[in-house]
Amino acid sequence: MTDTKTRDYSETLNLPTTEFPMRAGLPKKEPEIIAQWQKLGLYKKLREAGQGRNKFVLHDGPPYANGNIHIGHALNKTLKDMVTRSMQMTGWDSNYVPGWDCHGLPIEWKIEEQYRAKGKNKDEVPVNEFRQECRDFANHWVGVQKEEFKRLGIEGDWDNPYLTMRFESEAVIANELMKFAMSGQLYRGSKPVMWSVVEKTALAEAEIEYHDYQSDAIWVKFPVVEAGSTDEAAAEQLLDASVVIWTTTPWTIPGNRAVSYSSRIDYGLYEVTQEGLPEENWVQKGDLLVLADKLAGDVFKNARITEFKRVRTVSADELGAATLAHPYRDLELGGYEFDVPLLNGDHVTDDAGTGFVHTAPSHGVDDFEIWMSSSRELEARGIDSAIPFTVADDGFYTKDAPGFEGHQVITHKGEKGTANKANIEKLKEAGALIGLGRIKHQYPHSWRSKKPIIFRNTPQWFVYMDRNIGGEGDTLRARALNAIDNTRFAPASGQNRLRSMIENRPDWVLSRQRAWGVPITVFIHKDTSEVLKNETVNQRIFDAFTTEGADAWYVDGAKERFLDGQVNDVNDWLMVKDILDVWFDSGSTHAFCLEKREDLMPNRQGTGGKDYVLYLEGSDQHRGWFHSSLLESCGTRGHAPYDAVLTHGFTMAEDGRKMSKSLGNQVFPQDVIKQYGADILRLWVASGDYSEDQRIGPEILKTSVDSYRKLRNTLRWMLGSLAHATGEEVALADMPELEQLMLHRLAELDKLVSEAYWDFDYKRVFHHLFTFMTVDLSAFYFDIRKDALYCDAQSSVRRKAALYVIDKLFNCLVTWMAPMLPFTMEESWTSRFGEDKSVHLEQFPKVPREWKKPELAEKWEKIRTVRRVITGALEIERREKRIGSSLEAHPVVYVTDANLMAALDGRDMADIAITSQLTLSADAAPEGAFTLDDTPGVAVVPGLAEGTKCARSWKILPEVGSDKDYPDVTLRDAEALREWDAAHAG
RNA sequence: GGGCCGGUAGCUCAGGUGGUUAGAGCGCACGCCUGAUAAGCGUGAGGUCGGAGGUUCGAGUCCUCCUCGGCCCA
Repeated sequence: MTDTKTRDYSETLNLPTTEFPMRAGLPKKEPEIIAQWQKLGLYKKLREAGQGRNKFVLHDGPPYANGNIHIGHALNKTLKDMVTRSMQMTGWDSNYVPGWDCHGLPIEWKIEEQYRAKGKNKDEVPVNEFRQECRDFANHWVGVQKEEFKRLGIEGDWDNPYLTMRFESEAVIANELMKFAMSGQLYRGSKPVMWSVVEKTALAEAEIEYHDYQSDAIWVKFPVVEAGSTDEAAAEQLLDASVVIWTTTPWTIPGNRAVSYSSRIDYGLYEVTQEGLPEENWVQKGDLLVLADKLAGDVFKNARITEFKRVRTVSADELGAATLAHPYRDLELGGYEFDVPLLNGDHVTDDAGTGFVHTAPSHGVDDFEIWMSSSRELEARGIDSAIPFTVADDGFYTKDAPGFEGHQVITHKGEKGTANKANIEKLKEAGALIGLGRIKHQYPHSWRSKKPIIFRNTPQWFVYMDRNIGGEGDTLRARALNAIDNTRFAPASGQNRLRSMIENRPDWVLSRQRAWGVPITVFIHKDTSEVLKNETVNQRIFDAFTTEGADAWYVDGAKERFLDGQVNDVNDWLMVKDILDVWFDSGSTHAFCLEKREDLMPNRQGTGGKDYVLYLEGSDQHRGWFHSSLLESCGTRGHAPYDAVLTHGFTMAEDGRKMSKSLGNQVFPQDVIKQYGADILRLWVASGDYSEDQRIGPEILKTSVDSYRKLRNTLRWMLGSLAHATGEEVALADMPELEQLMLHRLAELDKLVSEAYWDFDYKRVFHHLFTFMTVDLSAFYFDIRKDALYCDAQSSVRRKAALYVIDKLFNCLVTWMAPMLPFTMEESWTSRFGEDKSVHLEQFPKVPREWKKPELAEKWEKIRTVRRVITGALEIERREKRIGSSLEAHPVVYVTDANLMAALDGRDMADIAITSQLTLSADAAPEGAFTLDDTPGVAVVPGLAEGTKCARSWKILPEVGSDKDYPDVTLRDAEALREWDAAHAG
């Protein structure tokens, strides 16, 4: 110890040391961690660990197997992963089995597209060959998406996912359908459905998009042929008049069976008074028209009539009693001689048109409903309530539209056919047309072909919403509504949303006229249309599907195979060739996934058990999967398939608008992963409010990156410090208050974290933990304790206590954050405990009750208040260049608030303020002392620390130089060196 | 067009039952440190709480209307 000045003390310090890199390199590191998990057999180990626990089943809503994943998928799967990981870590057996939706139109469409490119015709390809191509296509994308999901760090049974197209699945789906058939809930009906002529299929509402479309608008006269008024003169007058309708679908005129009006609208009888109208004008002087008062002016203007008068009011009663003729009645086309009644309907408004709505029950939902609900009245009036089939599946008129054979509404290319034109001509010929125009409006289009659809009456398979299943009042609707009441919704508004949909929805249409799906495995009698109900047949179908898939339905001889010996004459029965709506497939996932896997099969809380089933999807699924699953399960099992429904919003671009290719504001998960890593994307998910729409973009991701860096560095420092930990226990009572305070904070966070995880409120977890790490740890606790950790002697209790606490902090924080940032937390964990360990096999730590010390926290809140005044005062000194490091200062702190002073009593305030020296005084502060407005009773007079700077701890103390062995350090450092030197002697 | 949800600092979020000068973290600016160093610490500037009315002694919080965005329908 002769030349102390040259000694490098840093080797005698316990500086942080760790292999855990400051820069994460996530894009490269994460795949290595995935490989590590693979090697460890993490999924299997998780299942073993979960044995015997209650099950928390997050049942995966299957994404559709076409195309790469987008940001919405990433959000969805990440949230699911946070759910399963956090539930597994809070004592549940949380097994995640991913699934895919494989059947359906979009895939079929892709294959057809490929056919068209090759000049191949789908109708010439054997159906099972076509189905195989669809199957291959779906398989390809399942593989692609699987890898993309795994790359996001989603933990689950990737080796055994469920697919709606697996043979076992197809068998169960058909079986579920047959349950509906057997219980009498399935019926064959006829309804106007949205029909795509291009794809020759009925479409569900979810398959419809609205786009601008130019339609032909026509104003048409329906002559009054019967007037039921009690006033004879008035009736006589009305018989000379016509009711005028307006429609944007002239092609539906042959299907017209009624005209609707509303009793809430005022109508008048109008007479054209204009002289000298050219002969070819469609309206002539003396014409009598019935119109809504509000719209009469517009109608005449359109008909180029400037002079007209309102003759009188026409009452709703008068309208209801009147009968009209079809405009084609006198054309002798054959088939238009029927009476056209006037029906009172709520769907009629006087916002546009004429106040009368042309009603073709085979071409519109409102039309259909008013027609059907009026059937009794129609009968009484001697009107046939049968609904005609006027348009065939190829868009051509049928014989039910006499005079229009050969005309097509929409061509197979999705363009307008000649139907409108033909009708307009016929209307002119009949003298019924009084106006013509074009209108651009939102019109339904097919989501695949983007071509306009039509409403068309077709035979379809339905499930009753309102027919009794068991006893009186036990309808599917009632069951579903009851099930909704017994389900937990987050956010709660989802409950109302789903309920109002169930309350209002019509019967469930199950049939699709397509090839790629599970067939409606039903036989109907060729004469009576009766549905065959035969358990043996059903079992044969189920068995065949289980081993061969649903293709078995399409093999030659299938009918005989299934019916043989079970019916008198096989030829009396027809095989239904429609397929099931894919919503029925995915609505059955609970049947072929949850109930068919022993490791999932839940004994649910909702049905008396202890397991819990959660469905988690985007809010659009209120009308999708939540909805179809509920109906399917209620129809076959009487209750919902889930205990809770959790929904997330949609992901918008940075400006809050929808992402779109044309705006160039799209964010792709693949890009984020490549540039920053999956944990950055997951941090974005964890920090935002997913219950509403979220935003993502370059600036927002930068925020995530910054947060990540801060978080990672804080963990890194802990790991570095813990390199010196020996695992020695320190009793709570032996710890300095500062350590006890940190444990108290952990106890507080423990409560918050477990509550927030149960609420699926990840942003609450993240923000609290992040703020804790930043404010309480990095800027406060760690900053203060660096001195003790680095410089104290090995034997120092203060140092040991700090290490003990950091160990607890590390364990808590890393496990708490593991569900959110699985890669980084795993990296931290294995960096400490070795690669044969995994944080994901841990449980959230049990935090001892004794750690909670609210009085202590209250006291330290005061201490920190005083500390803020001190740091504020030092900042002035720094600005004035009187000090640099706070260790150069010796503030005198005047505390006249006795309450505050009491809190400071016994604390080493120099340590806490990170100054070399500090003097506390209860005296009044001298003039000019530093104060903060919001902290009365505290004033600080800064000063310089007196003495010599310690060469080891850099503190400035008068005592430096007083140790004879180590004259250039403080006494504390001298002790530490003595210990160190002794330990390293020889 | 209808139903529902939402709009708090540049970004992400807090702000029970209405009550003093609206908070936090990040980012930004400036400074300090150089033994967490492409790190750490401190200080500071940023908000007419989407807009307009209304109820109230008092509204980010309640009511109405408008506007923008989203989901679902038509």
